[in-house]
Amino acid sequence: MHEAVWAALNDPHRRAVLTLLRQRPHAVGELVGALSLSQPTTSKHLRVLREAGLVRVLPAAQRRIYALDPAPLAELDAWLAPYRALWNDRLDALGRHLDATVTDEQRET
Amino acid sequence: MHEAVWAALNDPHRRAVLTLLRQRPHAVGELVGALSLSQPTTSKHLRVLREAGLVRVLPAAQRRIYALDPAPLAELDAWLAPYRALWNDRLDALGRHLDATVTDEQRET
DNA sequence: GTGGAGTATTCCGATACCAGTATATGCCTA
DNA sequence: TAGGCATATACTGGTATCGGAATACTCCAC
Repeated sequence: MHEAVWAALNDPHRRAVLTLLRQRPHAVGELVGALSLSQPTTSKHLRVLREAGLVRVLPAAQRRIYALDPAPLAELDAWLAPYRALWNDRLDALGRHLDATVTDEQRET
Repeated sequence: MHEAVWAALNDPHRRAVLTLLRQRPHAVGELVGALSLSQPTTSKHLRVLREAGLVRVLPAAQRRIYALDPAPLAELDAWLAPYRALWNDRLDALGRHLDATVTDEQRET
């Protein structure tokens, strides 16, 4: 997973763009309105997302339609994989604790 | 998921710390060696991780043992959830395409 | 080819971040 | 309680990032 992906995800406006693009592709103008940022600032965020591979652009006349590319997010998912066991273990332990507690309470009745 | 988590994860040294702590808790001195950073710089990274809730510290005499707290990573996993369907869909589509291709090729033989 | 719509790039200023050096704090041992 | 070990904080310099304003680029429609 490349550094640019982490950096791109480290901004709330850019994450908001990803959320919007999850529904459907958007033209830049639509994103400008949704983010309440200036058009140049929005364009710059889109550039960061593009260079991280998180979005793809489809030119349509003078408009540019941005669409989500989830591939880097799949890499993020892979990065997360080794940690997943940790909170699963913790939940398992909680589960066993609760089971034991219930058993104890049942024994008490 | 809080902003501090994204910011904390946006640094390679801090992610390296998480990787190390995945195996077992480490004292600060051990991390200094592993990261080849100065001790104060390492401490500062640990502060960022601590304030993001990604690590917990257990004082042991004059040493401080840092341990991973995976809870924020579970939140990251949850953040990722709505996107997971997207690359699954794409893989499904690829799968169907391959199936269809194989079927076609088999028809041709 | 001129005009305008839509988007990207450039140029600032303010702030945040990362690394190091120097220094402070806390805790054990003798 | 004096000394030393382990860690944290303060301060500083260099660089990156974010935002807006101004400007450049590109592509239709007329």
